[in-house]
Amino acid sequence: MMKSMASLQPDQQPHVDRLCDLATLSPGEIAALRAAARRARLVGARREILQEVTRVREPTIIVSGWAGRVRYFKDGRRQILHLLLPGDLIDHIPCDEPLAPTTIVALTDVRLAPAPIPAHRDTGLDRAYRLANAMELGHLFRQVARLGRFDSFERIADLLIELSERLRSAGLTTGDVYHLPLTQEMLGDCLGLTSVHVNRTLQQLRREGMVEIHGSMVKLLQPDRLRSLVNYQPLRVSGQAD
Amino acid sequence: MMKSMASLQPDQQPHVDRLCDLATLSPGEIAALRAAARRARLVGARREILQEVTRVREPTIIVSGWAGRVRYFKDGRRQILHLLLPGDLIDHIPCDEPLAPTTIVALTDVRLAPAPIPAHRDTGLDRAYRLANAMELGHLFRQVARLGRFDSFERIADLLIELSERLRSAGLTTGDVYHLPLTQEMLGDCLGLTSVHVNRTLQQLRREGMVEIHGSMVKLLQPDRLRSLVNYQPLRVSGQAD
DNA sequence: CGACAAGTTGATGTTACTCAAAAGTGGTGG
DNA sequence: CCACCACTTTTGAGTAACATCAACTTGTCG
Repeated sequence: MMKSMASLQPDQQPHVDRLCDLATLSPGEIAALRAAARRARLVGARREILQEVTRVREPTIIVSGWAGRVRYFKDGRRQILHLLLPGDLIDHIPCDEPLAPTTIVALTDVRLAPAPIPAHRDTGLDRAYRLANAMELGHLFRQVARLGRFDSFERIADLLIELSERLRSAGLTTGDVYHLPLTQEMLGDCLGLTSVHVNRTLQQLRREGMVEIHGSMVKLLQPDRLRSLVNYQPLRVSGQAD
Repeated sequence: MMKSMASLQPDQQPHVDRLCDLATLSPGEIAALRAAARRARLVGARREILQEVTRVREPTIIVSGWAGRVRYFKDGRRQILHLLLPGDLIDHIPCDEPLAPTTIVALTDVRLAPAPIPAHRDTGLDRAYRLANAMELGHLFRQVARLGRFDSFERIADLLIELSERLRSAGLTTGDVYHLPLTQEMLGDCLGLTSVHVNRTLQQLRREGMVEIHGSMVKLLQPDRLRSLVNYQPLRVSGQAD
């Protein structure tokens, strides 16, 4: 236990793994991503990465840690609109105009790096970025469906699977085990539930032998049963070479 | 009452109005949009515009009618992920890869036209398209927040305001009055509620003097009160000339 | 050890769902 | 013009899911 999470992927960085999983990158692009990580700035947990008002922003990539796009309400409650994981891009979607006010907050300590600019269109990196954006949209659709039509059990099951797949893409899983650094309250803010209800529902998932949770380690015991429960459709359709 | 809705905007077409509202278009671009409308194909209500599997797709614009991006569930229920109104674009977001399986269905009769291709970057039309995409993302965020943290009353209030603003942009409102061609069941599918509960909540909105509804005509009686109730933030931040 | 955040549990209240049926609406054909 | 049909809206009664409130426990870190 001398080393923490880092030892899971000794030779690769999550954000590099993730983008390599999306497209075939050139050695130069990989080097650029690694170099960017060295210049990463650290944002502490609970701090805001992006305020509502910010206009000009630079394409940024999450090197490590989890963040969330959130919306706050009058009564102090909040909704996590969207989870941002290592390898995810922030504000890469082209838009010169001031957009909807959404804040991005670091849910854990986060390392952020400026996203390397692709040399030109249709380089591997460019394709990876565009795919990442498309997937972000897909995740948003899934989030809407979860909140709209799933009960608490299905919501959590669905999210646990989605996270497992997203983290796998970043090389952050070991089989069906991964590190989930969110409190039950954060999960609730993401899933439109109270932390109390998240707690009870997690117990139900454990009782039914679907998952094992020790501290922040999550193990999916019956991923296939979970997937069929929520009719899980992977985002990226088959037969996609690189 | 000889003419129906068309008389509201005798000289403009909704999709043209909408894109003109987003950016200053050249006369040529406006002509191209009008021409596209003449070549529009009709899709009847309840028919699918886009199937889940479809890969190659052409940027399309909604000339008239309402559509919705939907996800279906095993038990026959569905969630409308996102409403598409006249002037909205379908699949203009650049993505060569097969994406999340979502179907787009015509909620009313819909007229669809191929979206004119901008001559080059940073023409008015190009800016309008990119702004439209950014706003679509903003609407998705709002949809997530609605479903996650709003109760039925707030959900409906919030949606009614959003629709009023979106339709205004397309020239489809008269003051705070507009035509809402969705059944209560569709509203429920959009808001994660049952049609029964939508019905009761609409009555509550009427009882409290917030809205008036006759058939499919909606009138917001106290738009400011509605807005403050849900802390409504307009998508496009102020001071945006064109 | 103390303090604070996170997780857990119980009791109770409320919101929204389910099931079922009635009443209104519009379109179609006889 | 009316009868009929399908669809939508409306209403009622009972139920399930989730929230709320308030403790209490566990774990972690200084």
